[in-house]
Amino acid sequence: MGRKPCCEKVGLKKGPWTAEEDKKLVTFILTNGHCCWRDLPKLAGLLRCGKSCRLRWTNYLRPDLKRGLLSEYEEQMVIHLHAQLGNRWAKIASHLPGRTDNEIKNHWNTHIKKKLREMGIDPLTHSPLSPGEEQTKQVSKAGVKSEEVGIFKESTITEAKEEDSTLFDPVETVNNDGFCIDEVPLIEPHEILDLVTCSCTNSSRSLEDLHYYFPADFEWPSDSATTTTDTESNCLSLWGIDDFSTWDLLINDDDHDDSDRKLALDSLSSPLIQCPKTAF
DNA sequence: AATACACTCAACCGCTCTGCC
DNA sequence: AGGCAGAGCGGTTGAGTGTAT
Repeated sequence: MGRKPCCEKVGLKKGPWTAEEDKKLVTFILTNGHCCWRDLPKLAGLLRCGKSCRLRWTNYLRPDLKRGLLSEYEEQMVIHLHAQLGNRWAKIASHLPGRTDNEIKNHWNTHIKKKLREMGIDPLTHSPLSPGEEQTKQVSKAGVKSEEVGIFKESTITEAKEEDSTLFDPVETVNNDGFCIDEVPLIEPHEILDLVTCSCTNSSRSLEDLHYYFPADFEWPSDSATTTTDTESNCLSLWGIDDFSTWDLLINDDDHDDSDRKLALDSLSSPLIQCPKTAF
């Protein structure tokens, strides 16, 4: 007989999502949450299976997702965590706020794997490639050294640990530098922001609902350097994504010093999202 | 400019896990 | 304990895009 399909597939749409479908899904989830993925498509008026909706939401539409390539630091984290956890992408993703398992898996397969091989490291075992394999490896055009891609030399190939508390904590590590971009919700695209803004202005939304959109441990910045307050519209503005990309570069680039960082801080301007202050 | 090839990543498939009855 | 349903996960695919010839 075989397994019963996860949903009735007849008449269901497959393939790339349209903007209209995205809007329907986001609107529905922001309004109702996602109690049951199986029933969601019908309720939201989508001709998709629940699984497809869940994937689209978690991998692309979730407001707390980061965009763009993984930073050098995030790449280091992935390599380190992969050495400990193996291909447990969801586990690895849980250590990188705003990144999805799918995104990390793709990045691993398309970038990191290649990079490691070019450095003579077996991406599967994280140990040096055997002499035979070494001969076939390509020399990196960029002349990348293992130190430069952040290989954790102390890493050993161990069985996946059950307790994540033993793993190296990304947030704690970054906090040593006094700044962590992972704490900041970067929300994109603007269509989603509009919907969030609409939801915020809807009087039926509660503070508890708003917490849904941001990491549980996210703390709203309080000083004027991290937020701007628009008294006219009574809105709280957060930094834009470009501001943080700039910061990320400055922090990871030895060519920049503290004065450059201060300059960048002073130039922060573009608001990423705006929510009514009264909502908080 | 046209074509072939390489690369990326969103999305799908099928399996496993988890919780409920 | 066993069966079932729903959710989650990891492997894989293929369309779209970029680059080389």
